[in-house]
Amino acid sequence: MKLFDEDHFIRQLSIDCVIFGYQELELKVLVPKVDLPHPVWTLPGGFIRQEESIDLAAQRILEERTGLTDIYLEQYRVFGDPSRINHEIFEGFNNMKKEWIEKGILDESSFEWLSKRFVSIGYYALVDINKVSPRKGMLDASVGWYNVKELPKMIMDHNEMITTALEALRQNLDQKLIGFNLLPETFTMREVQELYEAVYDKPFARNNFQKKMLDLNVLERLEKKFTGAQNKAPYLYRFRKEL
Amino acid sequence: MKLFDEDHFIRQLSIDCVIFGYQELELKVLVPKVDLPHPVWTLPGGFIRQEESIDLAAQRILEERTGLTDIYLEQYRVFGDPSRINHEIFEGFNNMKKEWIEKGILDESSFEWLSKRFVSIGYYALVDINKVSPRKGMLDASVGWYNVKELPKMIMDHNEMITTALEALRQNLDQKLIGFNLLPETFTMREVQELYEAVYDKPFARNNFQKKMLDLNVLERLEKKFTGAQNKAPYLYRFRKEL
DNA sequence: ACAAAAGTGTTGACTATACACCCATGG
DNA sequence: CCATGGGTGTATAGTCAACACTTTTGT
Repeated sequence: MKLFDEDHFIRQLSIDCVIFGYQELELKVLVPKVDLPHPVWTLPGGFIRQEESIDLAAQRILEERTGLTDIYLEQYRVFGDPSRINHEIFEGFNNMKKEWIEKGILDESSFEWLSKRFVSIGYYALVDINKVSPRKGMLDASVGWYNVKELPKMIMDHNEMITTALEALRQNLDQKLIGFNLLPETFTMREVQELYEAVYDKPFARNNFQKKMLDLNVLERLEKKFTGAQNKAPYLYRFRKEL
Repeated sequence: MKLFDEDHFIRQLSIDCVIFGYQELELKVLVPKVDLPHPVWTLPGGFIRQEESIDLAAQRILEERTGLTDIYLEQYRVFGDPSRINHEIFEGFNNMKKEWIEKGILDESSFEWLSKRFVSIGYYALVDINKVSPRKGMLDASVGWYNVKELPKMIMDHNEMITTALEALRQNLDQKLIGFNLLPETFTMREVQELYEAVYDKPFARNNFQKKMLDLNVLERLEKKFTGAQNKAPYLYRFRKEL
């Protein structure tokens, strides 16, 4: 089974996705683990088909790992240091080579393909963890969600890639919110605020936050949401369709 | 003479530089022209050596075309549509093939190399035109500075690449000014303002502009500049070394 | 009546922008 | 002393964060 070859993919160019998830007030990142057999953590990544746009390639990679389609992705930076050859991984590959080839996961030429120096285009997405069914990539032993503040030591520059992605995410989050599929169809103002607090890792003043969000003119106020709690019922909102 | 091969360069990945120049109150872009033999206009571009970082590759390409070193460059976006195969250019190449091979400018394998679909990393720089001695690339018939508002129709998506670069340049120009080598060692406030007006293509209020610039705390006021004009002599400024 | 949390209002600091004024320079 | 352009000051509107207050809900 010939997995990678330049008839179908672009050589030495990869896409790595920082998939941010939001659940239980925490901002998390989807991180697969590969056993070589010692564990190494990487970003979900992939290659670009010859006839495929880089944006669609990123979409495809995201779908392969999350099952989600039509997710808003943003290209945020290219990482192109010549030291981006994964010695650590590749030495591990050699350990696993026999097993993987026997299992038909990889072939000889794939090893050659993977041994090169790679330029990687960084993309990030923000998803609602509850809607995701994480799937392992070919080589992955497992996939997990990690709090962005408690990440494992990852291969190469992948930790830096996440840091940079988070900085990019924080810029103009207001404009991106609508595109991201991370809030339910309807939601309360508090839920939006908690999301912001997870992303920026700092508290916001409740009243000022409300004013700011409403001034953006993208929210539509619906009926109240009665939870049974002994307090004033919050309004539900949704993003306005027409604009 | 084998110019491109994957032992030395990464295949299907290129860098294109939008070199903004500033002269006589106008924002201009350095645009080479290739004769195929009919004229086509492109961005100055090049490829990435196997052992070279993408940032250094961009620096090298910039130096090849301008003779300038140590110029601040910024990676602003990757262009990766699969339609980025330059049919127009490549058909032209076929016209010129015989001549170029005879002249030793290109060889057979270079044509094959150039015929692929390319993903291109966009960089931009801002330079002082007076310090630049534009140089032609191998294939170029000439190189010229074009007012950013009066650009020729360029190949592929190169016009869009310039538009996007200009948008990126306009974001936080304040922070970038120091890095850009486009102002002389010392300059007047008016000169800075004229530069801003060229970049943003709109006028700024003189007094408010001065206040804003001084509040940035990056300028050092020097002696006055006596021009012989019958008006108050403006102060000279320079960027503060220590910070 | 009360606690909890939602919604609204008010203030003061800061920023941006428009307008006004004064100053230096050389003819 | 005057035209020209440079430097500075002030008033006003708009923005943003902190504080205070009122309202709704179910027990």
